[in-house]
Amino acid sequence: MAIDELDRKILRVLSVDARVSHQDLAERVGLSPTPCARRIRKLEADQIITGYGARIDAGKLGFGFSVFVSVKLDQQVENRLVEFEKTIRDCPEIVDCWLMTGSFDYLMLVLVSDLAEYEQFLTRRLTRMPGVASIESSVPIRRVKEQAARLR
Amino acid sequence: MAIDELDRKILRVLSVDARVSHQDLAERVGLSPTPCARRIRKLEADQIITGYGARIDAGKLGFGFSVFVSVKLDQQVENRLVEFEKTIRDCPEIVDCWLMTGSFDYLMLVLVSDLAEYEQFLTRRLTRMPGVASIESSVPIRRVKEQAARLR
DNA sequence: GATGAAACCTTCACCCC
DNA sequence: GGGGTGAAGGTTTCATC
Repeated sequence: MAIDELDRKILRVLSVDARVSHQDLAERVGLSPTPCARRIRKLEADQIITGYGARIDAGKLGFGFSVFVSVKLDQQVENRLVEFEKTIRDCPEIVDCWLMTGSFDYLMLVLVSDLAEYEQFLTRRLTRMPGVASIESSVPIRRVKEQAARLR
Repeated sequence: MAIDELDRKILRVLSVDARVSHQDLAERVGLSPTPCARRIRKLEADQIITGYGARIDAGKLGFGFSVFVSVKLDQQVENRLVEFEKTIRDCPEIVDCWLMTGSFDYLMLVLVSDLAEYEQFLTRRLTRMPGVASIESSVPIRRVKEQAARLR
């Protein structure tokens, strides 16, 4: 399960262009297609590669307004967390969510069309979720860097 | 450039499994491979799909410790931002970074192996970056939700 | 949006170092 | 243990309907 420099090269290519053919990939990393495919299968089996996804421009689909939301619950007992997290997963606006240490319990990224839709989301959905005690919103201006993975 | 329900179905499949064959995809969305491929090409041409990436388990590569870092600069003049952002992009530990409104200028996600490596990153790299005035670290416990895109 | 044929890619057994 | 070769099978692509 140890990773060598060839695996790393393969990961570097696949993290940026997951749909390359084994032939092109082989050429780019300096290998023939067969061992290249073998390595990919091993990386998948070892769950180093956990899947492949299309990058989709949210703005083009009408969700161009993002907000980072910090949420504090009234209690941090397990049931409260489990219940809240279930609600989170069913919520299409929330695309990313972390359980945090520190003064807030959850940090999440919300995608909406505009500030008006965010207000609706805040007042009709988030504040009504089970156990929510306080909410803080931070609005990003622009994404500076987006990297699928750390490879060095 | 308008998106219909079939396009949405295609995006839903591709966002989760970018390496499906056109044949499988066609079957799953109820189409034959040719119009399916045509729609994908159009979604790519319209830059609704901006690319494809492998999902890589950072923990398995030795970067299992993540930290959200809020950074404030001493000045918000354009040159300062440009210079800082250039440094950010060259920094392998920083996998995600947003320019923010509010009390901090940048929010970023840092991937390191452990707390010791984070200390090194903080004291030797981040604090020495041009214009950095203050830093606040928030440590996540666990990722609750991760969704490539919002599709509904 | 579907069909069919040509070109291409993936995969496997097998060989090699 | 890992990489290469070639042939079989499957997939993509394009003109055409």
